[in-house]
Amino acid sequence: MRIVEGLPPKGSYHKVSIDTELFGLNQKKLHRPAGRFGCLTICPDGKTVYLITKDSDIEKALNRVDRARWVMHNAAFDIRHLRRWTDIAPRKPDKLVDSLLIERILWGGYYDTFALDDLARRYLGIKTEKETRKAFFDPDGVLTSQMKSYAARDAIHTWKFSGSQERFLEKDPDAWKIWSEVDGPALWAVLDFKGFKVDVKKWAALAKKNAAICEELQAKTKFKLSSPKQVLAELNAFGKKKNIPALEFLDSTNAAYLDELRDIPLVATILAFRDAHKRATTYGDNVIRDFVEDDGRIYPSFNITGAETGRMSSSSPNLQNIPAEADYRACYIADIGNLLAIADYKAQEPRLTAAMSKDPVMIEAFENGEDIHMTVAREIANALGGEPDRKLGKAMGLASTYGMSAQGLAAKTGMSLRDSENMIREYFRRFAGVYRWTISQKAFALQHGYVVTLAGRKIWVNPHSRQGTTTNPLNGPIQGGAADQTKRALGLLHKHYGRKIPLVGVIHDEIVAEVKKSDVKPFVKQLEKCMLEASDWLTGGIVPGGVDIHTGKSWAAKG
DNA sequence: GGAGACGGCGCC
DNA sequence: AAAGGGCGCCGTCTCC
Repeated sequence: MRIVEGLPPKGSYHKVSIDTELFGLNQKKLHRPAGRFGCLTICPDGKTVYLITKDSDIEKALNRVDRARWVMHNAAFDIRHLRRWTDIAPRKPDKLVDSLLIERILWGGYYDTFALDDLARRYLGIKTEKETRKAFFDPDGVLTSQMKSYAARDAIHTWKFSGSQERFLEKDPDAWKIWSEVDGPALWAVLDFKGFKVDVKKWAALAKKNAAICEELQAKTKFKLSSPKQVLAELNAFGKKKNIPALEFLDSTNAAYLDELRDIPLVATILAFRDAHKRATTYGDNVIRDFVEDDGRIYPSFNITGAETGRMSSSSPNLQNIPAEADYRACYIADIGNLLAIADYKAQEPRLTAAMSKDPVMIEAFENGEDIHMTVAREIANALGGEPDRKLGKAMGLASTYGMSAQGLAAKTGMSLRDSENMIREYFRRFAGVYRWTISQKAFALQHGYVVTLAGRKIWVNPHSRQGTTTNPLNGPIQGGAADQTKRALGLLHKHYGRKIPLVGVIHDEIVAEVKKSDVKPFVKQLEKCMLEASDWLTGGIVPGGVDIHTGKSWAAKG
């Protein structure tokens, strides 16, 4: 390893790895541009590293290698931070490769660690020390020679293992397709997301209300209500004393079990506390304190591939699990003069079930514009009698593609086991194509050890586990295909709007934008176009896409 | 005092 | 025997 302090010399570079270090980043907000520039390392050959320590040299250094393929491990991090010092325009898929995202495309479900050090170990057989990284968290730190070699080492490793990744990519054209048409474009889109405006007062009031409930309930209780262990012990003891076997022999206190016992005041107290506690903590003042920035907005970190299936995830804060109640959604708002546009794919996963299985009954239902859950409910009611129940239809449809057992469906719906078995049998009789698809998926998974989405994303499954052979082969490609679709839509929208893309959030099948009132009409039209285009791109048009868009002052707006 | 496992629960 | 898939975050508890 040769470290050269200064710019890479002028010349023509084929591929460079790039890594950025910053001082004094907040552990909870690594994705936010903050802290003090540490260094930029650029490696063009796996041997030499050019080390830039002055932020005024960043732009010049990147310009020198502009025509090369850039490799970054977690490019979102580097680009977000480097953009403080120089504009980095979106690059073509072959001009920016994120070795982290590529690794997830290649090995999602097979490995579960994807850090730079993990790849160095897997591909290069090198075990690395991580202690030096901590020194960068010191806001007043100075760049020691040890820290320089640490940074340089990361750049070298990235350059080297990206070569190994390239060989896998050459053997697997679908993986490159996913990068170049789905994950790569989505990455650039997410990098340009705007913050989501929060009604801080409203949020704080909810937090306060729930904190008060917690305090009140805890005050009249002798044991710690927030301790599952103590709660279980108390319920067991109470059950023994009062001769209530359901409590005496309870072995879990989760809501699914306690719900049936909520007539007992003690149980009701526990459930009420849990509800308020969740809201007072996960959705409490801490969200404001830790994440609302000076402009009154939160900037969640959207992970392009958070899940094995290819789904995105969100953190710091997680925008994807905000309570769906209007009270909470109403705290997420548009600024004065703006409106939110809230778009979601209608029945995204069921449509993909239809597209993958090619079940003619299901496809026809979508072609006729039917409400699929109602269709399922009606088919079942026709066979088994009774009135069509949409909720039941939805549960049944989800259950079938999640590989739920009859016991599971019975528990979920409150049906008897026998009714539940009948219903599943009848469902698969009516949707025989779906049934055949479930069989073939399981066989494929057993044979290959993976399954694929319609777009070609590979999801490895564990052939030695129940989950890997029964449920993942069904759920994986549907959930993953849905993710492909949404991410593709983000990419298409970004292609149209570029850096000015007005998005503030994405929640699996839902895209939220904040738009000037005067721009709403054309924007909504464009959004719908991109989402439907992504849908056809994925399914080849076998099933019509469906998108719902409505606008309003807050996220609670109803269509 | 920090790390990690675990129970629990919010969302799609 | 069998209680659906995918996440992230909270508090508690244990371990080092």
